[in-house]
Amino acid sequence: MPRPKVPLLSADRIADAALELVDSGQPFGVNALARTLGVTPSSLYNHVRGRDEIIELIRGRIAAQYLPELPEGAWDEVVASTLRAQRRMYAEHPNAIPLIVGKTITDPLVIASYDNLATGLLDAGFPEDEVLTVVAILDSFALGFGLDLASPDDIWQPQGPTETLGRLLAGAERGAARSDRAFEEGLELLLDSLRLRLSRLREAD
Amino acid sequence: MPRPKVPLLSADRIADAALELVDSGQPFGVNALARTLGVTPSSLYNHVRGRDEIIELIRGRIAAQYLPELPEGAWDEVVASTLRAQRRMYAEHPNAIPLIVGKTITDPLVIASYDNLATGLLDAGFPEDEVLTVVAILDSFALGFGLDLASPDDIWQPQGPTETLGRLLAGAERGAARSDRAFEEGLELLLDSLRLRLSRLREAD
DNA sequence: ACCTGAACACCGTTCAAGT
DNA sequence: ACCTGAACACCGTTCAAGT
Repeated sequence: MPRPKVPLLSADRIADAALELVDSGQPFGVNALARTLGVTPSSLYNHVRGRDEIIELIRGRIAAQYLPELPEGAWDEVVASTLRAQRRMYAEHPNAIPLIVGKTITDPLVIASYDNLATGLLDAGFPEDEVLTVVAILDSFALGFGLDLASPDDIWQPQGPTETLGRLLAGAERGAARSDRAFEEGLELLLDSLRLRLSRLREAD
Repeated sequence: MPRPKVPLLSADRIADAALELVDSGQPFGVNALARTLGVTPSSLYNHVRGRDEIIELIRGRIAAQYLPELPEGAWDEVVASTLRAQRRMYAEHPNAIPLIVGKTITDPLVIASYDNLATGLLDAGFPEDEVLTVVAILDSFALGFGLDLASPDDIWQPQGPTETLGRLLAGAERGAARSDRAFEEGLELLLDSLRLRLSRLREAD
């Protein structure tokens, strides 16, 4: 079946199938993706430059779903909303995280989200040379919790006796519940300290 | 050359070569590792269960180097020392991060480090059901910054105009310097807010 | 016990050939 | 323009064969 009259594939169709494959929990790969599309692996290269571009398509697909409009209002609400949106995104597509992590972000929607965050912090009074640092901190935080979600249920698995860890692990919440609580608490901590930082900056004026 | 009198390999030798391969920046793999050891891939399976076990060996190798003794003293110093050690670890072996991330931790030294952290927080007065959450937050934070280091120099690469981000990126520090500053500032923020949390807990008594 | 070599079922990517 | 099929250089893992 060479060259059908109506194309079997498109970047869009590839993106959809890729995200579906990732979410299904099966290992992601070009060949596996072609299989689910009922197509030869080489066919994909008519629409997409390769593996990395498919992954960037996945990032865009997810972003379109969770960062459709930019939060506005008080700076701390912008921070909280943005991080919660990212968090929800990761929570519902945990298997995408190991793929997109550590790759340069070019997707316009994702860029716009960070841009909005940076603008909010700048307007709030954080100095010009500090805003990017704070954004990086927030990003690391969200990423870390994303990975926390993508990790196996038992992040720590002591083989021998421990002083404290083993006992706490035994009584601890598992998986998503623990991770959610940690996230909300961590977010509170971060916001508290950013507010503190800001009030000190204002005193210094 | 089947079955030499003195073994060519050992778990130790494999771990050394694996870390060296990872640090060299070349893609890590069982076959590539065997090549640098001058040995057939299948030989490795006499000493090691497979790829995952080799990766856990790498984690142990790094940990032995950076977490040899456990920090003691005031809880906030324990937190700071532990996170800085982790940070140094990631900074000098950034290529190991994508490998070890998201895999269950069993290495005794690494477990001991988290155990020490948990004990410190508990002794400081954090309630039993909150300690693990705080540890998870700290872990996410360190991991996020580790990934920040392993990421390409330009995490964000806007393709179009932006309100704030593009301008800040143009004037920003690059790579390790930016990441270091963000880490130290983030650590300060975290410690500030943990101290705040603790003082509120004490008031409530 | 510890190595090799052949084999297997996978990867991601390129490219000539077909319509 | 858009698909196939063959080909290439890789993966990680198993296993019989050798000493």
